[in-house]
Amino acid sequence: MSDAPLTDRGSAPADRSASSAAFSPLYQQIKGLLLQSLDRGEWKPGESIPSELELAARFQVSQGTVRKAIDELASENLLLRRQGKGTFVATHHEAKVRFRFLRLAPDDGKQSVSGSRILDCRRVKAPADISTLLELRSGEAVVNMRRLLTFDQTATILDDIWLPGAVFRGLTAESLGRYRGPLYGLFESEYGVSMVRAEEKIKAVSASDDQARLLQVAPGSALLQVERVSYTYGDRPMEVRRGLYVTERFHYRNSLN
Amino acid sequence: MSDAPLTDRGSAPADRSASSAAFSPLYQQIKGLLLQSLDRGEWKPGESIPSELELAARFQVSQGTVRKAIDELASENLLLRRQGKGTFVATHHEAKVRFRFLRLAPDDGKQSVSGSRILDCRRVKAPADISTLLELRSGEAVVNMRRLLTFDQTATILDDIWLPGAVFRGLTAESLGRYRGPLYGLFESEYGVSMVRAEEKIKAVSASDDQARLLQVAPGSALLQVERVSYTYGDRPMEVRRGLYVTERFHYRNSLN
DNA sequence: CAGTGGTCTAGACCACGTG
DNA sequence: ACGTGGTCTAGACCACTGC
Repeated sequence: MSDAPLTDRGSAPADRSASSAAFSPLYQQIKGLLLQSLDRGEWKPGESIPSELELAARFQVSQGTVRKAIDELASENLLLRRQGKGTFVATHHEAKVRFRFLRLAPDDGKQSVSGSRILDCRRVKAPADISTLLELRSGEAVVNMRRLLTFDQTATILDDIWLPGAVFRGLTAESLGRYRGPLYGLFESEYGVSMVRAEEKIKAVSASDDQARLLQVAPGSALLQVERVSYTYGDRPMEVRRGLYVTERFHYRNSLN
Repeated sequence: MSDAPLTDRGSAPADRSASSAAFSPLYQQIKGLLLQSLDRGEWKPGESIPSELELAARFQVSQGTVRKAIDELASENLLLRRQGKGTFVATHHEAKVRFRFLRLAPDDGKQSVSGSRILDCRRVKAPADISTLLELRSGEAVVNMRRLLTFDQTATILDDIWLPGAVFRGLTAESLGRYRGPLYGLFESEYGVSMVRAEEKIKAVSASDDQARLLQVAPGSALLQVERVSYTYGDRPMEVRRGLYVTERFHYRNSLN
């Protein structure tokens, strides 16, 4: 604990009582630095981050302060603590985590086999509503893909997905067709985009003729419409997804606390 | 701080290394004791609980341990910390909290005036599905009420609510009619039931003729169907609520973390 | 000013996972 | 046996609230 250069700290331990005017606790500053490292890709999804003692040394604070910063990141599901092993960066490549964002569950509780069929994937100029949601300049390029998800051979979800074109270069129907696994896992590994949080708006709508045909239900059937905006580190929107769910034998589950 | 009887602690500070076999950290035990006090009504909704130092003395542990127990209860929204003032028992009598359980929001973001009309309220023998969800013996008495919620004079939510009859004695259409405010606030003040958590299952359905008439939409319109089971302390189910939402100008909002 | 919760530290010890 | 995160303590000091 000598006078090592505080490469990761803006201020020395002394001037901590800035009083009034935007007071920010130390552990929040540490949390910010950890977030920067995550965003920068210093530690990749699935990897472990340095131990609490190492981080404490690096940031010149006590272990307890680092711990509190990590606690918050863990409670936001950005990090995962495993006693005896270390702290790991959350990843969408895990069976357990696949249902963190997919809230549709079978009414009878039985697990089912899922399948995905890409309907199309094109690069287009962003429509006004999409560019607003993705915080892009109007007319900027986006990737638009549509896919059909099935459970036990039954068409259940029709997704219409929009991604910023500048980030998702080289994403084509073909590359998607080759890939097996959760889409957010692909985004992580191939494009360095970690989805960290999402907001959903849900409505009930009637199926159009096209939608009814694809989902193999009667035209005019009631469908669940889910509009999702997903965010990566720093609350940067990275995906707009409009899903239509057939809720005949499935339901959207939610917990209120 | 002498050798007061440890009325609230099963074990002395010494035997804390029971090792293996159901090891439970001290702060979890403290959390359990706090939950018991809340359940027992020792501190009522809206009131403050004893200070951390008082509780530490009572339970014969350090302030830090009490703090960690309270931290968890606060993160579950059972308690509310207010710096400089104290820690308070959460209550549904607060404008802020009214939207903790109501997830329906207007598409245009504008606040609207809400109204409630009780359609009927009867005591009946519980149907099989309800008694299962409420963990009652089959045929036990329940209160069944239906109501219509409006926003800006527009019918929007049709609720069908089931409550255990043994707990909600004296709940009638008349007493409900007199009451102004959130239903969960009434449950708190009049029946000592604090709703703490809820699980929802959401589907899209088509409006029946009766439902369509009450909600003033076309028969067959798509509606959001929300089935909620609400729990009080100790995960005891205390309400089943089946709601039908008109999502023409409103949406169900949800955050995924 | 006193009392409350909030932050930060330093150190001891425990539980877990891996050699 | 060692290193990791998890618990618990004791004490100092800070920020907010209300008298």
